[in-house]
Amino acid sequence: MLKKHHEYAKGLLKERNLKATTTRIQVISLISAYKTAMPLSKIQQSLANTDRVTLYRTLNALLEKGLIHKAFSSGEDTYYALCSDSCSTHAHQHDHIHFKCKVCQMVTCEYPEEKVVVSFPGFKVDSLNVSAVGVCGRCA
Amino acid sequence: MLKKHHEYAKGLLKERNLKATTTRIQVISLISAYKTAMPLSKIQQSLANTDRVTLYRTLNALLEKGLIHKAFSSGEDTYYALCSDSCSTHAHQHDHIHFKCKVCQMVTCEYPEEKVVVSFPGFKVDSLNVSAVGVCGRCA
DNA sequence: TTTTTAAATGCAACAATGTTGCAATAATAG
DNA sequence: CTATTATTGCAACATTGTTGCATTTAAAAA
Ligand SMILES: [Mn+2]
Ligand SMILES: [Mn+2]
Ligand SMILES: [Zn+2]
Ligand SMILES: [Zn+2]
Repeated sequence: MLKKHHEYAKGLLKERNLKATTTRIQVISLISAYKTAMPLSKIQQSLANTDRVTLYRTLNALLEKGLIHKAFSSGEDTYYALCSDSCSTHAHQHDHIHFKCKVCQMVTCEYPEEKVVVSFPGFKVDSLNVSAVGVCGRCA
Repeated sequence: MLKKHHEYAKGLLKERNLKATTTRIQVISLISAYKTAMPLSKIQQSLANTDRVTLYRTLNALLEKGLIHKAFSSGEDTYYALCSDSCSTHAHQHDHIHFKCKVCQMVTCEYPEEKVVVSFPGFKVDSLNVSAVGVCGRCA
């Protein structure tokens, strides 16, 4: 059951030429098993015996290599989600948006039917960041 | 020239039942004169002889009363902009988006022609936050 | 204008979050 | 299995923001 995520994590790390260390495997497995974006506070709880610094360095490594991304960041917590294959070592490529349910606090990556497009005359838009807050299906 | 912003600031403060203290007037005047959203670092520079704590408390007061809003927040800096009249003591009501030019670092509030709408089945969207990064007209 | 009083300020101390240098340790290539 | 190199843990530091409290200031009352 956890083995599945564990093996998956190892594969991802090898693909991106990152050493498959215990902490990295644990972080990826955790987020993978969590299904929705996982708040840092929960990751920390689960890895309570891992040094704070190591966790930060691990998250930074995974962010840089395009394995995870910041899905939401409020004053309270920062949520991390696994990247899809479209993200590479050199660039994140996200065309989705992030939704936070204000009831259950869950944060998810959502892919709306109509792609969000914004343009203003005279400006060149390189990247767009869209996040929404509301009530999720289960809480409604 | 600065008098104008100064008087404007006093008016805004009175409207929202905030005491017209020196720091508050200065902060509002500064942002008002800055035209685009002003980074905290610059506000701090301009108010170097004001206590750090006072500045934080001032910004919080202005945020709570709907006089200013956070326009952009990167790891580097947080940008503050004046609110329009639609924001009140009790709720911010922003239907605009925030643009940051990655060349000149300027952050502006923009009102695209087509209003951005996002919906996913099963979710109730209360608020939408859209920010864009790119190149502004002057830098293009 | 002067007095009163309630709120804002400055200071010191604290808290939370993240970063850096370096010696000890663990992962992987040979 | 051994050698090599990256990762880890620890201590120390940095940055950002918050809290309690005595002093000062703004604005209302006299
Ligand atoms: Mn996402
Ligand atoms: Mn704005
Ligand atoms: Zn929910
Ligand atoms: Zn520009």
